[in-house]
Amino acid sequence: MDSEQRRERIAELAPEKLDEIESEDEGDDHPLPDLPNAEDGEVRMRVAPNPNGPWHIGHARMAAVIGTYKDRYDGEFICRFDDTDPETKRPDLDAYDAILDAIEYLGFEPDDVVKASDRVDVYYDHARELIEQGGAYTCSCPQGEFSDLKNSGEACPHREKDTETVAEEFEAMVDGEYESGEMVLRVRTDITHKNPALRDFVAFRMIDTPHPREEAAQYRCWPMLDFQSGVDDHLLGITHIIRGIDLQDSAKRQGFVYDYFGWEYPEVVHWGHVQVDAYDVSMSTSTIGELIAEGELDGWDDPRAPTVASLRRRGIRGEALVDAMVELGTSTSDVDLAISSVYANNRELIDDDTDRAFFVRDDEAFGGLVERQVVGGPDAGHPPLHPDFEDRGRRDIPVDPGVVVEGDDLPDHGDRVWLKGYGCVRHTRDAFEYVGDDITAVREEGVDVVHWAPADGPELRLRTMDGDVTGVAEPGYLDYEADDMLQFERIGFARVDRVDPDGESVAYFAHP
RNA sequence: GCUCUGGUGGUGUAGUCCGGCCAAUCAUAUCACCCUCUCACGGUGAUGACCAGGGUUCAAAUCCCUGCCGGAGCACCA
Repeated sequence: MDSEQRRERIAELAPEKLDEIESEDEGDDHPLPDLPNAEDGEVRMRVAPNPNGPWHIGHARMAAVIGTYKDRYDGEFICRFDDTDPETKRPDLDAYDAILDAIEYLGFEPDDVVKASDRVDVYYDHARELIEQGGAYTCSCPQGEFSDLKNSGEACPHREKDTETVAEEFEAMVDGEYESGEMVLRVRTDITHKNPALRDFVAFRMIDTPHPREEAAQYRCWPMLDFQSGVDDHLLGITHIIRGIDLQDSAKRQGFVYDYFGWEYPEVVHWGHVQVDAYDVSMSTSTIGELIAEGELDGWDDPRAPTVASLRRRGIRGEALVDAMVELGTSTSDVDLAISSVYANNRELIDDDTDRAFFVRDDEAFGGLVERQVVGGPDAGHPPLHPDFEDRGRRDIPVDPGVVVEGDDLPDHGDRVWLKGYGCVRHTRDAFEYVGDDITAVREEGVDVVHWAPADGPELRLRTMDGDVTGVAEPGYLDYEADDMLQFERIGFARVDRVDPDGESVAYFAHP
């Protein structure tokens, strides 16, 4: 009885058990834990990036996990740009689209895209309502003074202002009548709350710098994350929130606002930070941005940058990254993502479809480039495009006007080496003398098999995380197009980036 | 300092709520062998973990206590 038959049989005998059994089965192949109180078709989540730069790998975790939950629960997710800080974490106008591209690359599509900077009036309205209820007050304490009072659990004098005054002063904030730092609107929580992080927090502050988006450039009074995000999560119908542990107290702060409005707080899961091994560069948008500005990195997709764009340019599929991220789960402890697991996923995805090719590196690390004439053999070698799929055909690599190999692969004088896909040659003083194509030389006599290229093959630059390597590729490289993947035999997988028959072509190294 | 919150092999994860089927799952990693005209793929095998100490119990990764170590918040950043 196969599983289908078994299913039918159960449906006949005990239809009420079928659901139960199936839900158990399902539980087994979900790498992510169940969401609390989640029902199919009624889950709505959001990814809420600040568009102050393109995404690094850590950001991809949010989209990966939320997108996976969306598929699993047949739910929805929206992308909400929390771009309410025109100054300290100033939005980058290019990042909005870059982030949406990254989400698409990961294989997901938001059901809706909103920008907080389009919704400032909505936040004002809710602030007015909050003030009306006595849930907020305007405060002109200097930051440090308030901090001291708060830490000792004491209210500041502004806390007892009457509602009318607060309302007036808030309108003055909205109208931009204060300078940056002069006035804020605080939410009245519990000034003696045992957790100092929850005591009267700022909901709105003044910012002199205009927002980079033209549509929002007129605002000077901006909401803080705790207010904006809290209000939006409710208004946008979010049922489940996933975010970093740094925002753990945020949920509690927002809880006060929700209580004033009589709203129910969404389910929330907090997870730890992700680090990715294999990178020297700190994974923060601002650090990467600085390195680019200083010229240390070529751009957001430099192979050394720990960004989504970089992985993409290296030919790593979004799916490989998503799977690795999902396997990390949602635990509250910090996790290290081993990049090797992303590579393993990607290899699995692309190996069968990826053609093989030769690339001979001209680098001291591999003994430099050595050129030799081949005498006495066929005109060309014909290795298969893929060893497991002979029917895809063979490559045609001429040995004229000579071949290049990596110095480390050059045998001693008088010794033999097997030019892969061509045959066995003996290294004489200044040439490779063809010996034959009897494979027993390799199988039984220990002759090494090496990759090679015609001396006049296309120049290729391979960009890797450890820097660039130039060298010579086999002529067939010129037949590929940008975005094609190749496996350089004995080197690893790479993405074709630029094909230039007359100058230098470029490929990006993906992984071994 | 105050307040949260965690600790399963190199990495991640399952198991922890409801103690026994856990001498601990799966993946990745590493090593070895096999396969091989690639250092890829595939096959076989091996390596490797319950933070520590007490307690409860016939039985503890799981419950309790203490300790140790880590992460986060206490911003007019998100």
